[in-house]
Amino acid sequence: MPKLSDEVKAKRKTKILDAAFVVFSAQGYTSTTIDHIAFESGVSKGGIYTYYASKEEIFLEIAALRFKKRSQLFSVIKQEHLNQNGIINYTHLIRDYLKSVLNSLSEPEVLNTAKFSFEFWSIVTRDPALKQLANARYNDFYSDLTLQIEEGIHAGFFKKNINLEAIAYILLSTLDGMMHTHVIMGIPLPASAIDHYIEAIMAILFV
Amino acid sequence: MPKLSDEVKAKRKTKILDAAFVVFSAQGYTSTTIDHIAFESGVSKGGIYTYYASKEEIFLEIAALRFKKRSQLFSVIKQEHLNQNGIINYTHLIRDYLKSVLNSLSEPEVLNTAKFSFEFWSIVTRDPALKQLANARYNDFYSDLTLQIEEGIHAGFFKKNINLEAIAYILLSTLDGMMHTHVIMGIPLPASAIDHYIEAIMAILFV
Amino acid sequence: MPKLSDEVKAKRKTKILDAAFVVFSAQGYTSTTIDHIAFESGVSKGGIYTYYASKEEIFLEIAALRFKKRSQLFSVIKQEHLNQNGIINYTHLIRDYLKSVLNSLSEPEVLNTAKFSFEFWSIVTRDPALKQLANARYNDFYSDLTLQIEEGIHAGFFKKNINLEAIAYILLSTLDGMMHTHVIMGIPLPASAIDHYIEAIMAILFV
Amino acid sequence: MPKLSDEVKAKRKTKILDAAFVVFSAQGYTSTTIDHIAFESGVSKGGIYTYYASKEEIFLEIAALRFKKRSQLFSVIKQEHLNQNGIINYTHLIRDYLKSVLNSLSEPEVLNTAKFSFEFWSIVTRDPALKQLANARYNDFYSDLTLQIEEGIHAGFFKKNINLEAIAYILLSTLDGMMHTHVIMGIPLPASAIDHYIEAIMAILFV
DNA sequence: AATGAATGAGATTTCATTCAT
DNA sequence: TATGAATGAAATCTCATTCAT
Repeated sequence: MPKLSDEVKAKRKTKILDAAFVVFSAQGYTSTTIDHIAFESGVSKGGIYTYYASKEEIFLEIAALRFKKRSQLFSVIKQEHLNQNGIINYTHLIRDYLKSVLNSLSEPEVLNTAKFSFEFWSIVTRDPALKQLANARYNDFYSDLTLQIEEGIHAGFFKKNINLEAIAYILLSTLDGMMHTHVIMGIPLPASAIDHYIEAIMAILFV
Repeated sequence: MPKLSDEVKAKRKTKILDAAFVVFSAQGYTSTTIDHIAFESGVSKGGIYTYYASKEEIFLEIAALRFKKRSQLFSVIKQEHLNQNGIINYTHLIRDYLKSVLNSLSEPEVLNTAKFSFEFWSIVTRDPALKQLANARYNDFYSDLTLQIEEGIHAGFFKKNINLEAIAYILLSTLDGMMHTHVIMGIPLPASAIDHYIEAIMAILFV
Repeated sequence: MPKLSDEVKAKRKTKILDAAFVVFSAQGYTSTTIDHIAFESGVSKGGIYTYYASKEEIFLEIAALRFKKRSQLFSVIKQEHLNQNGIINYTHLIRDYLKSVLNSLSEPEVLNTAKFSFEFWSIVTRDPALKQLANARYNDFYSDLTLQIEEGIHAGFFKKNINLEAIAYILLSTLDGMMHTHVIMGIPLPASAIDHYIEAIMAILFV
Repeated sequence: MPKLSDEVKAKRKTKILDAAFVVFSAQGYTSTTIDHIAFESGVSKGGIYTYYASKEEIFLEIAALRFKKRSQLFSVIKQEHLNQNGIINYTHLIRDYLKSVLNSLSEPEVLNTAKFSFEFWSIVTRDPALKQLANARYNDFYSDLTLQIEEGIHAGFFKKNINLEAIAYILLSTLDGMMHTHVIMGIPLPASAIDHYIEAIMAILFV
């Protein structure tokens, strides 16, 4: 076959990635074989290797994509707020972000993402080189959030003497914990818990 | 050979389990081989199969033990409170429990336990039968906590119109999240985050 | 597309063959992939199969070419002798042939040829059909040499009661051995060894 | 099974090595699979890996063994000469060595050894690290031979002004060449060639 | 009961060859 | 014809489990 256009190539890579994401989420990294990915994607085993050098590379590429998506979610919500009324209500912004994440947990796509992410960190934790890379990316997200909270303080939404590092840590880690309990441990998240949780987080920002 | 006494048997099982816990925590379930466990425990490879039917069984038995330990931690702290002054201050109880868990995160034993637990849930999440079992055990812990909070309400420590299910869910899941971020993602937990976090949790119980 | 002229076709075949020779010599038959040949020749992978049916066929075609070249070397030297003085001094002829072969061993082209040839025989030795073919070709060279020696005897250069078969065998096989030790085993051929060797060979022809 | 004695282990290793030698000789290194070795040896695939870390290690171990055997052949013949009459006739010694090697070429064991050796060098020639190792071993043999010739000179058997390096090089390389032509190229070695060859070699030592 | 050697299913990856464009 | 993407057979090596001693 003649040389494929970059666009077509990108499409194939996406096809493989999507299929891999599905099986990784469903069965986990270790239990997933290249055959599974090949079958799910409809691409032959050898074809997989035309686009990716190894199973690990596929896994890492998916992780990179998910990172980006999660980072973008915040910006997306912020943009929506801006579009609606020109100025940003940071209280609403944080609230909406938390709500959005927690309410979407039953969507299959989000569920899979969460499963994938927790497994990603499990694996990454054993590999110092990977860990450094992953942490660097996470820190970008982390510091972006810190920045937003800082803006919220300046704009007069949150109390002044707040420990930025602490609040960012709490916000992200407890949010992850809610997801973990629901998605991985499989314990259904009560609707009331979402509300109480959000109020507790907001309390830290105000009181 | 003569039949081994139950005591000797139990000791051997413990020896195997302890060794397995160490290597599972350090390398993860998949990367751990029976040879590793055999080497670490000093028991021969064949000998391990005299006591456990499979690698999975060992993993599950460790998980069961860790469950029990975590459940007991709450009782232990409660007992200490009782011993000190005959009656229980539920506010202090919860506070101490959270503090105890979060402050001990740098201890190797706790760190290993956390690593192990998160991996346990990752694996369990793929296997419906296991998941049911694991959830049943978790629910014991969960409802025990609910019970304590209820007692706290009756004793007048917490506000009346509290949603027990929600608060228990939040308490355990966010605590897990703090552990996950620190232990698995490897992002150091700031001391100030511990304080803010505890206050936020307590706020839910009071306000 | 329009039919390619035979000339263009031949050029392409040569291009592929030259490239293949380079990579076969450098890395060996097994380690050489069609991709290597494609890259080195600048012809696409599919294009190679337009001209050759298989990797093996390429290898064999190169071998055939090298055979011819080696056979021709003798004729070439003989022709030079003829051109110089009309008649042939067979003593000088043999001597020059041996010298020429051994002295050229450090030239990259010769070195590569030698590497290629020894690998060729290694492979051929496992395949009876190929072996027969290869031997037939080798025998042509062999009997040509025998003929030259016979001519040398008739012309009065060598002793009469010589065993033609034996001397041809010795001459070619020991020459190969010298090449093998130098090129394949990588043990440098001392200049003095060349002289001693040639004298020893000539001694067989005279004494 | 309980721990095997070193003796039993050595036997198993030998069993595997012998089988591997047979298949390597018959089909060549590349075409030989671990399955072939497993089948030929009667040891399971996994069992092979209990004793050897890789296919390459097996190949190298065989090579080491063959090296040793070839080196010893010279000593063995020398010892026989000593045993027969107390002193050594170096002329006979060299002659017997050459005869012994060339006459044994039709024995299957020797034939296989030769096939194996030539392939060994083919492979080794691509790997600098291996090559260094192999050459070091070969040089031991080489310098041992040089020593013997030197002794022969001192004992008055060979001419004084001989170039030791040259003669050793010629002797070994041409001998290899005779083997190569017969064993690998498959051209039968005429009996008369053996005699002529030996005389030519001896001539270098005398004249 | 304990040992550790033996087994063999299964996983990743390579690459000669085919074939759609 | 030429291209290079796609295919899938095959090869090496791992390791949970079995079993002879």
